[in-house]
Amino acid sequence: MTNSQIAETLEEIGDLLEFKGENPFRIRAYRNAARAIKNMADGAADIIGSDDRELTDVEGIGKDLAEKIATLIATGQLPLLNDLRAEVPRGVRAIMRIPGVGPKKAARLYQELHVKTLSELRHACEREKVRNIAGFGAKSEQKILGGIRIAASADERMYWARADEIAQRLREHLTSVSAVKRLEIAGSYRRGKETVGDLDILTVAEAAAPVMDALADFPGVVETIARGETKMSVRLEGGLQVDLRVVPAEAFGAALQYFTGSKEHNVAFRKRAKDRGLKVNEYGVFKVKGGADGNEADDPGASIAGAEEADVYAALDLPLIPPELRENRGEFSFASQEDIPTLIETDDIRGDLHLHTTASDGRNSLREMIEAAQAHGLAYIAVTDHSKRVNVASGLDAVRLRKQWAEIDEIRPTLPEGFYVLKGVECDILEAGGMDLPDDVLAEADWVIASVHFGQNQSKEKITQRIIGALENPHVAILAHPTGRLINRRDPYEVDLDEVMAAAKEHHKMLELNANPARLDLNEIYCAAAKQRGIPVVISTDAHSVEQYANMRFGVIQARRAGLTKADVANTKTFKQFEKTLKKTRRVV
DNA sequence: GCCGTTTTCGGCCCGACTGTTTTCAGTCG
Repeated sequence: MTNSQIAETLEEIGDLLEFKGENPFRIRAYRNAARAIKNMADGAADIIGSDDRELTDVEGIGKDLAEKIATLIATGQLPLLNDLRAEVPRGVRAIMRIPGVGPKKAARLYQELHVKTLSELRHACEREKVRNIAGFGAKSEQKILGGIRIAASADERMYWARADEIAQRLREHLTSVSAVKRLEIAGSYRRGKETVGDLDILTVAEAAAPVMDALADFPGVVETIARGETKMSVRLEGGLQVDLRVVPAEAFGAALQYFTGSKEHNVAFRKRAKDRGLKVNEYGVFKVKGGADGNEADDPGASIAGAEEADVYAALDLPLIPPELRENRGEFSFASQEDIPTLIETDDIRGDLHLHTTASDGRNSLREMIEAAQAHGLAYIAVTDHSKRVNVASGLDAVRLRKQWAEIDEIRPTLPEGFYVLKGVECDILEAGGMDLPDDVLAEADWVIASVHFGQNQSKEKITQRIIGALENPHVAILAHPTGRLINRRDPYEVDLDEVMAAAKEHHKMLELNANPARLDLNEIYCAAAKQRGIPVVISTDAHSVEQYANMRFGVIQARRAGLTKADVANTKTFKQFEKTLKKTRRVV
């Protein structure tokens, strides 16, 4: 059983307990544990099986939950969950995902109308039965009808790259309003999460009304969900919610901190404030009268920081923590030791080592890709078309590959000083194991990427062994998109990344962070694990056209979330330095 | 249900907005 399956089980328990109106802190404990499991690089099952580690070492997992998780792994089920499922109707989790409907209202709908699925609820609304229940009215009935569609697709979060396009347009649209003095887009977008659920815009403005009017006029707005004095929410075509908040200038930094999140980071942040006899909210940092016990009333108007985010952190004796690290995954202990890593930036990247041409499934020719790389300011690239197994992409056999390499040999003398093109290939790892091209061909390449494209449904053991076999090949330099996941579309294949990383370390191989917005594979958890093991990460665009060189920044953001610095990423090196790292991959152990 | 060199019991972040209320519960972020 995978960590994400365990996490989903714990989340379901949390939802069902919430529906039942159980102790909110017990509910939170299940959700915290789900999150902790999801954030672990190691499999929970492996920890249970090991001699030197315990699940209770994990923050948020105590004796009880450790036992429940062990039961879950051993038997595939959990008595508590079985009981809850027997008690609580199946569809209520979906009902609780309707905006404006929480556990209390879902429970009342069930008690009063025996509504237990989204479609039953739609029926009840259409027959105007919901408005007669206490706490509901005609308006909530209408909202629920609209929300059912949203609940049905609530799990679909937008790729960060797509959210970024919208965010840029919103920023342009709103900063053109003369009343707007400052504007920042906070939330998971600012943290660079791989997917974004909504956009949180923060502004300082002379007056709120013109900004809100402008937001209402933004092309694509289909609904104003709420509009108050300081806060407004709209929904765009396609369902993305945009929240706008107008805050006083003296509170902008505090609001930016607050609305950037994550929720988990903020909980820890506020607790830290409390420990220091301070209180933090979206208006600033305040001294609490009577000290840390907080028994006496707050002292209003005694804000000691708020206008700038850096000051808000400084008030809690912290350096400004980069948004990408704000997940309560250790950034506070980093920061307390004044050991915040200087995160990698897109400008640090010097080479792109995974790209395709018209020889396989790319849209631009070899020459076009080479020219565009120079225009992008890169110092080196590797041309890595598919190998023959990927017949749908017209993958290259030895003859065609050698022909392409001969072409590169011809182009090389024409290249400007200091620009290099590596003769590479993205060679498939075959279903039965082994590489798609013979060793004598791979030996002629400067750069061999190993990839799994087929046999993704094989067992964990089989896939892991295929990959390790590839990493043992002296000609292979790197493993591409190591888990094969496509965000929102395809789960990662079953692979023991712990073993894969051990093999990569042993054979001095590199691991790819694929910058395609749908892949972002390795994810930030495993990227951090690779860093910890000292395995060089290469961020690659996997460009299939000249435009896709621009995807590099999506990979860089993911790397930042993993805490990677320039030194952790091999393609930030100069070409000469990079060649040394490359040479090590060919050392036979 | 978790957590703890102040605690093994008693905490666990906090404010805005909505809808249906007659002063506030529920939801959300």
